[in-house]
Formats: sequence, C-alpha cells, structure tokens
Amino acid sequence: MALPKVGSIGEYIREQRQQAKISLRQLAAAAGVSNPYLSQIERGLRKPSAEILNQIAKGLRISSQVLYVQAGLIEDHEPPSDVITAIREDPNITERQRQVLIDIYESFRKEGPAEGGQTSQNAHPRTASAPDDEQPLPPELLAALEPYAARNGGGPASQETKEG
Amino acid sequence: MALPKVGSIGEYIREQRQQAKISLRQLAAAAGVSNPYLSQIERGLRKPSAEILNQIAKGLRISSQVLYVQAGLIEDHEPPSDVITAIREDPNITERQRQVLIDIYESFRKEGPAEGGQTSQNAHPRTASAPDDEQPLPPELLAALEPYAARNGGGPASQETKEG
DNA sequence: GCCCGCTGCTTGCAATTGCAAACGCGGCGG
DNA sequence: CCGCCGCGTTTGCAATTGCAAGCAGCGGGC
Repeated sequence: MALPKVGSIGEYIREQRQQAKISLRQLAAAAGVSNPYLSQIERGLRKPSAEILNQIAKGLRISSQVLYVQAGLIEDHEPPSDVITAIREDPNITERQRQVLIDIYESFRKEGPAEGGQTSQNAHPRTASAPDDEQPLPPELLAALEPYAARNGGGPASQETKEG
Repeated sequence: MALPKVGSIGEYIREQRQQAKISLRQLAAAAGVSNPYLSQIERGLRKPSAEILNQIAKGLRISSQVLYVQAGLIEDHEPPSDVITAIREDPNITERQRQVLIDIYESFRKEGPAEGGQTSQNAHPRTASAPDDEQPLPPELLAALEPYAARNGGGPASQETKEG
C-alpha cells in the first residue's frame, strides 16, 4: 500500500550523481543530507521531501525544477526553453562555438524527440555508459567538432573560418 | 535573502484561497488533503511536503512553481548563464544529451575569454578572431562524445552550417 | 597478516508529516 | 430552547522522514 512509486526519481538522482563522478557520500555531504538516507532515496526506498530534493538538486548542480519534474511534483511547466535563442545571444562564446553548439543541439533534437509528452514518468530508465539506442552525430557535425577534438589523429578538418 | 521565510508560504496559500473565495475545507477537498492539516499549513505550524504543496497548487489552480518559489524550494531564477538554464530546462533532449551539451558549452566558455561578462545585451561579440589557438576539449568530454562519434569515418569536413 | 580508508548498505530511533475524530464558534430552522 | 449546518481549530495517533551508528566488501600501505 504505502509502496511509493517514486522509483524513477531515485534512479535519476543516481544517474546524475554517477555522471558527475562523485560518491554517494560526497553528494550527501554536498546536499547536506545523511549518506544512508541518500542511499535509500536513490533506491526508491524513501520519498524525499521537497527540501531534501532541493538540497540534492543543489548538490548535483542541476535545476531544482528539473528534479521536481522528474519526481512528478511539477507537471505544468512549459518554459520557453529556447536553447537556440540563448546560445545565439550568448556573448561569451565565439561564432564558431555558437554554431557548433546549435548544430549539436539540433542534432540531439532530431535523434531524441522525447516522445512529445514529458509526463511525470521517467524520461529514460537508464542512461548507462553504453547507450546502444543513441544515434551518432551526423558526419558534418563531427567535422565541426574536429578542430576541438583534434590532436587525437585524423588531422584538422578544413576549418573555413568564415567569420571575421 | 538567504533566509527563506517559510512562514509566508502558509500566508500565501491562505491569501490565494481567500481570493478564490473558497473555504478551507473546500480547498482541502479540492487538494485532496485533510482540513485540519491545511489549517496548520496555512498558519505555518506544519511544513507541507512537495506532494501536498503540489496538490494545493492544483486545488488553487495556480502554478506549482510559483508556490514552490514561495516556499523557498526553488530559487526564483538564478541563471548563471541563460544557455545553461535553457539547456537544463529543455525537456526535448535526454539527460545524457543535456549533460554533453552543458559540458561542451562550459568547455567553450573556458577556452573562449568572456570579456563581456553575463550581459546579454552585447552589441558586438568578439566573433572568434583567432580560431587557430582554440584548445581541444577535455578528455572526459571527448569520452562523453564518443558514443555519438561512433562512426568517425574520417569524413571530409565539408560542414556547411545550414543556419541562415 | 593487519590496519586504514573508501565504497555503499542495513539497522534502530527521534522527529515530523498527515489524518481521523472531536472541539468551540456563529447562524438558521423547528 | 435545541438540533443542525457550516466555518476554522485543536487533539491524539499511525506512518513516514531523516539521521547516527554500525556492518560487509574492496583496494592500498606497512
């Protein structure tokens, strides 16, 4: 009866933590919660309160809202989320970088359309280190990344620095 | 205001309820919580959990986020970077993609000197004057990109940015 | 071999949430 | 007068949160 179906939130937190490559205790300390409790949260044995959730979000350096949505605590939320616009207006990166970011983002959008409805259900069960279902980036995008990923062989891509 | 006046959440709820001209019991029923508990919440005697808060928000027909902000559970919006915020809140990409995008962006930020600060009102961004001295991405970032760069068949970098 | 530190997990226990039941208050009809 | 309805509040109690303490496993230094 009292079996909370919070399952996905714990997995999500664990994924984020492992992605950040920090230990359970480290995140617990950063979030200001106890280690065992975080362990229980991650395995879905406990349902963290909003405060704890907020602390964990801070410890993970992720948006509280995202975590709340994952926990199914926020349902509405439709932020403009205009990543493209934000990238375009960002003065802190170069034109080149801007274009690469936009290309990558658009590529992501194409390959992973998020099934339209991001309900309270988890987005994807496991983000293992072996994403078999992830599609590779288009070649031209990789080419755009090459100047950054250079030094690992293959030589520099023809970087036509058209901006200037 | 590092001290979140949690007490105000109750007042806020009560204000909203009275503004809607519904009784405490009515709201309690609409929100699916017990009347006495709602009473205690409104007077700050109890600290409602996220679920209850969400239910109350529904019963009040107001945004959950607004209520969460009132409760001090969500930082209103402290965007260190609009791009990061936009990426974090974008529901259209997977967590993995999100992380990769953020990593790439941060890497760009590091290598590209940001003289303009965070002002989005920049007149003329320094558009990559010297792309030749761009630094490669950090190893862990390349590792993150690897699954996407799977078929790196050394394609010719004829990347024509389709953005117009 | 032994101890240390690290990883995460399990176990009692205080504090809290959240609710059912009951309370005082004011108005309305018999 | 008394019952009955609504309002918000108070009171006990089960269930839960969240933590301190302790456990087993693993790798490294002496």
